[in-house]
Amino acid sequence: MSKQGAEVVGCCSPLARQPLTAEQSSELARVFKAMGDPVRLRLLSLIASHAGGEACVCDLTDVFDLSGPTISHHLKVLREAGLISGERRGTWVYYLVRRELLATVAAVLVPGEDRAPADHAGSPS
Amino acid sequence: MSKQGAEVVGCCSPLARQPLTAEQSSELARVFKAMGDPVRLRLLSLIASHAGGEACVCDLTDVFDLSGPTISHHLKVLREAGLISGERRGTWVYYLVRRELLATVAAVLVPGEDRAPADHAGSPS
DNA sequence: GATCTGGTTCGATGACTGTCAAGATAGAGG
DNA sequence: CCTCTATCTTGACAGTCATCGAACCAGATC
Repeated sequence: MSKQGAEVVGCCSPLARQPLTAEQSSELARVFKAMGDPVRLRLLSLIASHAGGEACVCDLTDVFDLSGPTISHHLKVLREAGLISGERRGTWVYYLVRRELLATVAAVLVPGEDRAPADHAGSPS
Repeated sequence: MSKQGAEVVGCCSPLARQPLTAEQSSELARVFKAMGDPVRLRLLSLIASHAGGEACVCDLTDVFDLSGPTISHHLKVLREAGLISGERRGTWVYYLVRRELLATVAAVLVPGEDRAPADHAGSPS
């Protein structure tokens, strides 16, 4: 409940502005790969849209036709990508979505104006 | 040079608003999975940031330490995800980024208020 | 401590994916 | 038609991934 994989927040400017370096694309790809699975994407949306902005694993497991270990595995992937963070409270473990990473990723996709805390470390070539 | 896989444009509301259905997450995951590879992400950024908004394969191949077939494969994946579209002009094939899909995807990630240039097809579902 | 319940880790397995070499296809120019 | 260049397709192989059952850990409650 501690490992925070990629730290991509504020990593790069929008795709259309300038090409990504090999390193930037590797970091970003890790995040996209984590989101590149239907189950994980749905988990993400379930957590994000859950009351209070957080959900316990027990809320998530029932939604799918998958075993507990599998759900746990997907949550771990999301966690290591930095997309969610988990916290144990008593018997249950609660997960919440790390919004700032989503915002950063979104800012990379579109020629962001407002929202983007995008690029320091902008390598002005 | 015609297959346009996913048509996700205007498919769903932001993650934090309401959970994705199984079908929505499958469609979206296809797009994210396509972006979940460093090479493809870099290809995407190279095309997007190239002069004129398009790039021919010959411009892309030299950047990587990969064989032609491999680049071609990655371009196909991006194409089938709907992220790029290609057009043959004489001897060369030019690719360009389908911006509206990027905008849609970005709109799913953040609680779109101001942002959303996700023009037509607003799916108020 | 014993036990129950909620979650995670481990190990195995079948499916998918990135990569390349070799062959095929499409225009251009002889 | 033949050849040359740019690109794509095919087939094969190694590595990665999603999934499960079994075993394990953490609190709570007896």
